Amino acid sequence: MKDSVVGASFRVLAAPGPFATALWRAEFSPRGLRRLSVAPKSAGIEQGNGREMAQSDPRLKRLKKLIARRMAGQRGDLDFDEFDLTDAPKFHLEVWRAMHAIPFGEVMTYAELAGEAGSPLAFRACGQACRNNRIVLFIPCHRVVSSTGIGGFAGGLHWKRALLTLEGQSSIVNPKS
DNA sequence: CACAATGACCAAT
DNA sequence: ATTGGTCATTGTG
Repeated sequence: MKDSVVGASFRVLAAPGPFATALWRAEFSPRGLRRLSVAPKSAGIEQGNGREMAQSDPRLKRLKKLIARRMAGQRGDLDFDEFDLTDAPKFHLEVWRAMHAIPFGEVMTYAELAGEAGSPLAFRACGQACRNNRIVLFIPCHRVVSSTGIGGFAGGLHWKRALLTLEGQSSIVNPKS
């Protein structure tokens, strides 16, 4: 029952920049998207435990299409119930849900997000939950910034910068006056 | 179970 | 630049 999990690695056509050579990896269970990650071209992506899925799989094609839209600076979302987040700690789920609700092009601080998740004082634990995000891009952890600056990003800050730039938040990427 | 340790933090020195 | 505060999760005994 654990092994109707399938995954695939792929690229998406994008304008020159970090995403042009990025390698994506997605994993699906029958319940939905289990994981989505990006890595630079050269880096080996963790292979997951499931089998490889066909590149022609409808779920994958739809995902690629959405990603391509986002790489072009346009909107494109997945509903929260399209993710399979089972086996995640409860608090993480709360935070991820709140994070999912941050609109395209907007940002929120870790503290604010903690409040949205129902634990205003858990801003630090909130950072943990962000770090543990499994669905890059569609659970927009890049829209969560620190009160003093841009904050962090698991797997490389350059992704966060690039994503925020795509959404018109260059003022955060380049703190100017 | 009961701890101690660990953060993609924050606000006030 | 430093510090003390806060909190869920994870690791250790």
